[in-house]
Amino acid sequence: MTGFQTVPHGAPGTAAYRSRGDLTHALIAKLGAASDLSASDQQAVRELCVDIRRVPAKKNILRPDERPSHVHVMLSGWAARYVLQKDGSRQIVAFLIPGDFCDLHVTILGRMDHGIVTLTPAVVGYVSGADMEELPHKRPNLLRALWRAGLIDESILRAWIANIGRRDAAQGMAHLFCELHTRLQLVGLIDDDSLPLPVTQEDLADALGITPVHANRTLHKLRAAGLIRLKGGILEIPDLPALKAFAGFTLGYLHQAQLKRTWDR
Amino acid sequence: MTGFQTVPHGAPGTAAYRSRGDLTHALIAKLGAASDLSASDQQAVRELCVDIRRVPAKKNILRPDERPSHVHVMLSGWAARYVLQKDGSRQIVAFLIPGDFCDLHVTILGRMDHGIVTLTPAVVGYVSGADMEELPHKRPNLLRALWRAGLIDESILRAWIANIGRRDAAQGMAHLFCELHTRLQLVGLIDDDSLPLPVTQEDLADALGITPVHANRTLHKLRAAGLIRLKGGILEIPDLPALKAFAGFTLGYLHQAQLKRTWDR
DNA sequence: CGTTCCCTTGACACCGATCAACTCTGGTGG
DNA sequence: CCACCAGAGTTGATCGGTGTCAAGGGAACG
Repeated sequence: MTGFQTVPHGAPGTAAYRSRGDLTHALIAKLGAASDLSASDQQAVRELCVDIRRVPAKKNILRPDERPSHVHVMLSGWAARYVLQKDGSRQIVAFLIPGDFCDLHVTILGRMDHGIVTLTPAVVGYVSGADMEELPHKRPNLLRALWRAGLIDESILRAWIANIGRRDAAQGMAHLFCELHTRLQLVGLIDDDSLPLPVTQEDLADALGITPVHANRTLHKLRAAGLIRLKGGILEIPDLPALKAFAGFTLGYLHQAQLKRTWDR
Repeated sequence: MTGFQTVPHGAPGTAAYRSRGDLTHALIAKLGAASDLSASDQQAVRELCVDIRRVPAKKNILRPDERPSHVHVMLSGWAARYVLQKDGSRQIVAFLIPGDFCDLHVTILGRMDHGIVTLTPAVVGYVSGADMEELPHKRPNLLRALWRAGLIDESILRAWIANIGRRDAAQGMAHLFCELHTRLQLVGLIDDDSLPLPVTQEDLADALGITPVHANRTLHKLRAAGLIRLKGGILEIPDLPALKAFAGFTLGYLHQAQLKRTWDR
């Protein structure tokens, strides 16, 4: 926690972090995906963060067993939720992208039973636990939206299990790419058939329950099959329907029947 | 749903189903595990079920894509939460035991993204969606307890992923047994180092992401190692600490720091 | 310009899948 | 009481996907 750089509220340097409103863009898009949020609800979301900090890549945002005093939300950058085994092996159980909460559960359970580590430089919002506790009473719409977001995360976990348990490495990797594509699209971070993939092959391996060596070979196999192109951290999907068919991907589990674009371009 | 036998409120035949109070025993033990429930809270839980039905073994309680009109809760028997792939393979993502909710999420998400099937004959409680919606407002204690139960289920999902992704079949199976032992103990269904295991080897295989043949061999391996004994659907654990050590099991993820026995014997 | 990640590639071993046959058990009906 | 049957468990032989170990290459960074 110490050493994280606090972001001045006004305006950091790069265009990507232009203003505080920009930073909550993904969060509002995600929460508003199911039901519309009133302007005042949206404003409440924007004012949620008592603090905003930059975190370098490969730093723990939350360690296993920690008892956080705040709720953390990803505002930019990627992170991974991981479980550490006693033998030192790591299993990534979720990728976190802007708009995702790190520890929505912690107001109830108190203690982290896993860790969260940044994969890229990130900007993290801090929400006070007290605000989080009372928000639902003041804004029932937001209670539903937050609950809904948590339940979709749970649904993603179930799909993740099926991914590891019942698909081979190539299908599993393809499925993961389809999921990331859909989620990034939902929060308005991409709008075509390519996506940023700022993770190492070791991260991919830990997410799929395979070894880094095999992740490399699987990646090559998908490339050779013409299902993906990957260079410079950008993943291109030449034929999205083909990739989805290969992976057995359906978006039912993401519960986006009512998906609509709450952002404008 | 049709064809399920409604249980008369008074008193079915067997000792196990003696009264309606008995049936909610596990549920109340589970919800009260973290924070005490007042007598009136407990009474509210008991009166939650508008209907109680018996379901034979191997019947779907909820099918994928279904839009249930009620919330379902296990009162006796075992069930499995499963994801079906397009190629027909099945991945079990959770075992449900008495006290577990089948579809707590459905008031928010509406549609099932997976199925639930009984593994044994079971008794299922039906809670009206409307009651479920308004319960939190009337009984904040119960809101917390229900939310907590859901979050622990989510935590179990993460451990399940690590189980499949980063443990070999024998360790994974051992870990599953440790989890089931702990959960059954929590709801007061066992009190020594043996537990009922009313599932087929195929069920075990689908839970661990392996084949039935390999599940069989893994079971034999654990038996040969002296870690378990299994006969007649009863699993005996001669040396629980040894099994936990072998599996790498810790109960942190079940969030039972405050575990206390709410039942009496 | 050297260090440090990260990616890549090869050879080989092993865990678990697949296919197939057989046994055991409990239930059903003659 | 016995014959039959279906579902579950058991076992062997063989195959393939992944893991493991090891070495080298390439790009970013101080």
